[in-house]
Amino acid sequence: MIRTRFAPSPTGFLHIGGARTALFSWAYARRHSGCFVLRIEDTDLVRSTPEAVQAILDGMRWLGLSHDEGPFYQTQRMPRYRAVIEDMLAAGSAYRCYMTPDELERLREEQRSGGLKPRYDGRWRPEPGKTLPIPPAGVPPVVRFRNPATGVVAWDDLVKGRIEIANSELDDLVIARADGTPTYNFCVVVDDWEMGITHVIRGDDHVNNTPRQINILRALGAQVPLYAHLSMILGDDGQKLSKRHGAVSVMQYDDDGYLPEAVLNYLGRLGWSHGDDEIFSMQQFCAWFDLDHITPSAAQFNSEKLNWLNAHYLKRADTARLATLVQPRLEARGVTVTAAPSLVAIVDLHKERVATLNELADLAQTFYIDPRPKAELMAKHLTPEALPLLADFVARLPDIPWEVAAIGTLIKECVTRHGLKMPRLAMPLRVLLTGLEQTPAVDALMAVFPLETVLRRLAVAREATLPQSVLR
RNA sequence: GUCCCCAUCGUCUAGAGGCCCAGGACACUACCCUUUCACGGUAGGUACCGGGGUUCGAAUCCCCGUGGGGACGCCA
Repeated sequence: MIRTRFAPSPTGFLHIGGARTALFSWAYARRHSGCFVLRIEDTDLVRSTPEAVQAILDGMRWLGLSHDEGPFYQTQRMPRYRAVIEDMLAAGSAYRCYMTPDELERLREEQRSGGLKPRYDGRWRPEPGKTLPIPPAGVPPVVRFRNPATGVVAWDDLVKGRIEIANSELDDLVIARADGTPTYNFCVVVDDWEMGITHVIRGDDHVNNTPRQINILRALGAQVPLYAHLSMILGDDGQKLSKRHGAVSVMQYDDDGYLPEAVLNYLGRLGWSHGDDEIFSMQQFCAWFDLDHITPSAAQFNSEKLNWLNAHYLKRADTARLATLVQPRLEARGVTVTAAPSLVAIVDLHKERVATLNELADLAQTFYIDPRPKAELMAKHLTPEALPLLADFVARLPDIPWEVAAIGTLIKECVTRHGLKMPRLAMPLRVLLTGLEQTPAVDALMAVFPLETVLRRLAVAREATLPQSVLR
């Protein structure tokens, strides 16, 4: 049985790169009817926060990436880690090191200035025939893993292919801090082992940890899982993603009006491909997803393509659902959504024209708050020629059935009677009703409003006669 | 500095020696549709980092260079 895991550290929100890692791990488990485990790596007591844990859980839920097991918290598994460390100490695969952080820093400084790779020099590492220093009083020791000194560690990365690292490149890493708490590389190993993880799908930045983890796994006599290292996601500008690049948090995309299915689809296609397929549901994604088609190179995030996908999903989304998503956005702006112009009808009229829910809210807003058309737009469209036509139209409005077809017919009749072209009437109507020059078809637009709202908004035209006459 | 990874249109990518003087998508341009603007439809331009090999034949394999990235923590 295939078992994958997503193991974020709760030091911040769920960012877009983490979300993709989670998506791939989740999909891989789904694809193979396996198990997807969520594990919170909170061993850094200083930087981990409950708020961050919540933020990650919220992000996962918004995306719909549900886990089958967990969430497990590493802080709750401390006794287990300590027991394994004791075993390793007893077995000789780990040892106590009394070097202080200051001493270490000095050593690293020397090495760096000498052009060497900074690393622990093994002064407390037991060797046959070697006399160890006397442990200094008052220095709490750390525990280090006794890494093999020779040979190479190699694994066939499921994304990058075979990777080999010489053990001589690896130093003896700390697995327990001076205060006794275990460190990341150690907890990961124990957890992946005991949780039976078969496929470790994670970010590129862990490639360098992998040989160390494999060595510990071997020292423990554990089965080594398969690894798949995903390349990083770069910002829109090709730079590494950071707070400066705007929407790095997944929830930011929610705030910005993106649908989770669009973000998921976008992320699924970023660094992975299934031929020329661009648009796919999560169901299809789970059926298709494999590790063979993951690109080993870094990918640049492209907001425009995300916008395109979001527009696509908006077009197809259920109108009632979109209305429930738009309503809180309007209320957050202080717009009272009333029954009269139906939000569902408004959304239905506009969902094919926007890229985000926020744009939809922008447009919907004008239906609840009377616009104040700009003077230049009034002057441009409420021409002396258009005004009598408009007046004629308005006068007849109360006499027709209030529906799209009837309104459309009336528009055509009036235009024809005055010997003018359609836009002569359509444009003034748009401007007066919404303050905008670009709107859906005016007949459909008008039908969404109650008649009295239409009459009220069109009445503004009378004021336009004043500046118009002044101009002449 | 040392080690590791990466390299096809502006961007995401297809491509696992001949199907490729390189295909799709976003973006861009033009045209069509049209009650404006979108949507939609049609058409178009733009790419195999450089140099050596291997081979009858290389975007695909190998080497070197160059450029990018990652790591070198008692962070994860």
